[in-house]
Amino acid sequence: MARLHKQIVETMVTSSGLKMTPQRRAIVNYLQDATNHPTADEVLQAVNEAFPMTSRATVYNTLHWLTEAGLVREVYEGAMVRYDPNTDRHHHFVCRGCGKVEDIISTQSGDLLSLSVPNDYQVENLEITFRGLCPDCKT
Amino acid sequence: MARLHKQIVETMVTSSGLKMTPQRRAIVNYLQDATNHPTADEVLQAVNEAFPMTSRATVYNTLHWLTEAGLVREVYEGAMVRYDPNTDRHHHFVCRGCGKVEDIISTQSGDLLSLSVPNDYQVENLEITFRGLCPDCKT
DNA sequence: TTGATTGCAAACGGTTTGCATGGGA
DNA sequence: TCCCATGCAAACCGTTTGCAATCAA
Repeated sequence: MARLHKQIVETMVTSSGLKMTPQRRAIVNYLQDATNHPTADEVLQAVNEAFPMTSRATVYNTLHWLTEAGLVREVYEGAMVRYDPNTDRHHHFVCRGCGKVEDIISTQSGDLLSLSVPNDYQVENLEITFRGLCPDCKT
Repeated sequence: MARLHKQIVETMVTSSGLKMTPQRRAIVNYLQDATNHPTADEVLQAVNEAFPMTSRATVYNTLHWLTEAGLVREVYEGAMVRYDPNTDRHHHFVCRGCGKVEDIISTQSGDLLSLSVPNDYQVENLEITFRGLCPDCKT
């Protein structure tokens, strides 16, 4: 289990000589419960409701830092970056109807897959993107 | 086997009431032998060497049409669209050293994987992105 | 001939950057 | 106090769009 958590961030931030600001707190707060793989802009919107007047630059700064620190994962979907607070090995389903991105829990499949890659390649991780229609859009 | 081929494009274009222009020919020509998953801009550069004065808009137009026609596949890599003339089920390895995108031939894996997805989701296809270091960058 | 296609340049949308101001530690 | 972080606005970069000129069929 590796899900973004407020306390972890607080300690990691301060222990690396950085500062914990209200803006960062608000961003982490929102992100830790987010299940919708928000874009930077969605984070900005949401945070500005909870904590008005957070700038775009700050949101990007924080997201970059969180990514760097391995507390959040970037998901590239259709030439747009989304942020996922769940850094466990898991996969994504992208609905071509509504565009929603949902988590697919990884079964044992993972390790099995490395077999397809020539062994002079050093595979560090893999992501599977399923595409199709979600239950709501299927009808 | 479903690899972009000049002749196929010619017939598909004309049979759908479109026109075959020198620019389109040049783009298809370049793409059909490309193994590097070029970006739109790389296509533009390359085509302008072979056939000077092709505009950005034309490249995008053609790439969109080719994608729509299923003759080419868009690969989303790091918030940037790349184009792949190979539309067969296959996967990609992205090197974190040099950024190169290489093809990984799909083994039997495909159908097996759908199992991880709840069956009220209608999976139409899946892509696997392996990340790590290629032989050259591994040292 | 004529409608699809092109080239151009401006617009667009997400992301990045520079810099002066502000605020944690 | 001292830097780190913030807000702002302009810059950036890939992509899209509008439009008049052009050219394949």
